[in-house]
Amino acid sequence: MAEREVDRSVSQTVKAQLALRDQILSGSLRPGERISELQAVETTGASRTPVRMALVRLEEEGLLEAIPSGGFMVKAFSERDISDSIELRGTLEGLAARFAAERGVSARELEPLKECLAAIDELLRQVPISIEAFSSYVTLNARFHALLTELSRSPPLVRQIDRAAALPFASPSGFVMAQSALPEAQQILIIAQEHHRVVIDAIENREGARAEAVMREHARLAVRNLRLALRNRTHLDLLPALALIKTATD
Amino acid sequence: MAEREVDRSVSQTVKAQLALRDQILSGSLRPGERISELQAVETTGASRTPVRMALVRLEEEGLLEAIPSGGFMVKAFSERDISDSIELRGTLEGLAARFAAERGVSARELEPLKECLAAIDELLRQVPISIEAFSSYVTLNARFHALLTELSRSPPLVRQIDRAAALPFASPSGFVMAQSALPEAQQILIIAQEHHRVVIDAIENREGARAEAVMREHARLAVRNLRLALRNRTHLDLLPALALIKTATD
DNA sequence: TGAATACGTTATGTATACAATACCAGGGGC
DNA sequence: GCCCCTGGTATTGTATACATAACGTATTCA
Repeated sequence: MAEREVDRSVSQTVKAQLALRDQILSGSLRPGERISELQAVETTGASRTPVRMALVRLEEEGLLEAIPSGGFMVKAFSERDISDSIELRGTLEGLAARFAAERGVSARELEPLKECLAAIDELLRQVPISIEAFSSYVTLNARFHALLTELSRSPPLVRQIDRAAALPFASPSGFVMAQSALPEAQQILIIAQEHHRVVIDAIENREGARAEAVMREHARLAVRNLRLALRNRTHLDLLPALALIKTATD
Repeated sequence: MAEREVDRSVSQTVKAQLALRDQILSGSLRPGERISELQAVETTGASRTPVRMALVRLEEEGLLEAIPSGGFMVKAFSERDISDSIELRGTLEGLAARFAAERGVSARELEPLKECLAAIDELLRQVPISIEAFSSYVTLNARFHALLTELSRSPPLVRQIDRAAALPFASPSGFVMAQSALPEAQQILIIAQEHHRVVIDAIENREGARAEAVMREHARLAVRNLRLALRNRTHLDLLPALALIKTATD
């Protein structure tokens, strides 16, 4: 290789994976579209071997689909695929919460969760919420969910939850973003925050069933509001990932 | 390449993946052991590129772990990892059963399940059950679970369930195999069959909560008996996959 | 004698060449 | 006029060569 600039700080494989995922989620590559390796080589700057590794990883991640005759295409999701994935994640997070409650969590471990909770409370006190605060909310909410998941002390479960969140809109952040278009966004966030509060309380009091139930309800709230948000599609044009949802089916 | 024999009927990548998975599950490669690409090239007969693709896939599958400094090692599972994975699968199958019940399933779609059920009934009528019948049971049970999963009509959920079953002993077959060592094996299978019967009934009557509950109970039964089977470890020596469970921790 | 460094070996990460297959276009036959 | 067959092209699958980083070993110095 002569003139290709190589960034040696991260592996080419990782670089290609990030670049391709970005292209998919940003909508540069449309669902159903075949990904050409050669084209990916040009856009990512890596060579074919790392690109192929990245493609395999993205396929396992669920964003790509293998074409029987060879190669990969961008996977298309129905609205139901997305809502199922959210409910799926809620179910898994419910299990995580139950594990946490049943297995016991020390006050020290719960501390970061409570800090997160307090920080979100602080944000929600603003009426109406500012753009910056909303952006912070997205981060804090993702952090809360990640911490909660960790409390289960179950690596296989954590792994599965991460997987379930791979689909666009199925991650904590994606879900919040989707709802941002709704006029009732702030009320929704307040209800969600109440769920957060309840799950911590339940874990603290070792009420596994209650902890599980509230996380599932949390997901159902998300599903309901994603549906509403999708009806308001005009407000969502800022979210290119939306293009991933095929409009025809479902 | 001069003398390497190449089987062109399946892709080298798939061949390598199957061969490596087999080596891992059969215990040829021990947990924690580093997998050398060169060695894998020799044992699988594929060249480095497909071997690497297979390694990446197996890592995503959860059987391998990436070593930070490069390469892969066989993942080690604690007993709790396994039991968590079984419970995880039960939870997901519960969700699948609930989806099936809520979304409705035609009599025609339920037919294969009922046939499966009847076939298992037939097998269990033998006392004591023969080795051949037991082997048929393993197949039929796997089929039942696969069919049930499909009834959810939720591709993301099906995908996740498949993933959850990747760990040794976490698949329907693996679980049955593990229990085969227990003296109460036949009673356990009879109880499990009752669960199967109930879940079909619940789906037929569109009782989502009941369908879900029984699948979760089904998994809890599996967890309890896996624990028992692991106490009887001597009987299980015929199962090399057991070596994958690290004995020190947990 | 122990520790640290330098060197050699080995393995992985990356790039590219080669092979085979699938897709498309054009022409000929029915 | 339509379908099938054939040839070319493009793209993927596979193999291997090269570069680079990690690990082990031996030697030297304190």
